[in-house]
Amino acid sequence: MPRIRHTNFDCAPGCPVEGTLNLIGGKWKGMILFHLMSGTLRFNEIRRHLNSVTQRMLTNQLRELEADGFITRKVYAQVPPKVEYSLTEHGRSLEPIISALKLWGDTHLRSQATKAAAVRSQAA
Amino acid sequence: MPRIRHTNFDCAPGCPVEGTLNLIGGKWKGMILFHLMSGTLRFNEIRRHLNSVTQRMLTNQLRELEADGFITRKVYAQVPPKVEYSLTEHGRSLEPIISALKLWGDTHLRSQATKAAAVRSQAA
DNA sequence: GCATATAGTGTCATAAAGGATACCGTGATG
DNA sequence: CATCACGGTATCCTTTATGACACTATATGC
Repeated sequence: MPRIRHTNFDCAPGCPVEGTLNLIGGKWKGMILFHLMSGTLRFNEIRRHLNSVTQRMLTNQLRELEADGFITRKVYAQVPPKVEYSLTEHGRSLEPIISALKLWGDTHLRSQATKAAAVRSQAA
Repeated sequence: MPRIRHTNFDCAPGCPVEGTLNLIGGKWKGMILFHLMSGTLRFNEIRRHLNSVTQRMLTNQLRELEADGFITRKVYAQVPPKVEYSLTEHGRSLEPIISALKLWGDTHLRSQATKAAAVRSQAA
């Protein structure tokens, strides 16, 4: 397996890297997409996954993801309301990115972020 | 246009995604990393790659990347100054992410027309 | 003597992102 | 009758990421 030569890293026209980052770079978007990778979720289910998001922010981020064609919003004519969010095909196409982000985070953030947690679990 | 403040590190499974996004989510960081994947670059070389970045912003982003251990800064005792930036091992470990971002961008936002088409085909 | 290139730094301004808080409508529950 | 759950809106307000612009030092070439 030859080491990949990155000779074709040209980022000239409208930069794909930057453009993609712009779409998923909202404060909660990565996490929302990540959780939706596992399947359809209701508004408050997502909200509970994202510990400290406000309603306004969550609505905001979901609307942007919807506008970008990544997720669909299905409203049930019920009271109390029921709204389900799920990924579109377009949204699922982000899976490699989300996976790469998660893998990297698991590998490289674990050490510093869970140092305290590790110590605690050691003590236990 | 401020970008993101990913400060929430206490959510269980999605946390790595957000944490990673936090590190590479600066306005120019993705592109800087992308260009450095091809090899060492001087300050003004990076600047020329990033069409409209200001000196202050570029310095700022480079310092943050350096502080996060992604790049190294090598100053030559010359006049006029010569400063070279290159990826560390830690920085190179982001390669799968950057590649995934570029691949997705190339595929899905090559032009606004294709993006609109993708969204429309989702609706169908 | 003067402009030029390089890699910055400092100050100030601003638009946008994100947060806090309050309110809405209604069916079921107590 | 009062309250809660759900999925939001509507207004504020604060934070901060980014931009514009000016300034620096000095070896080198003209």
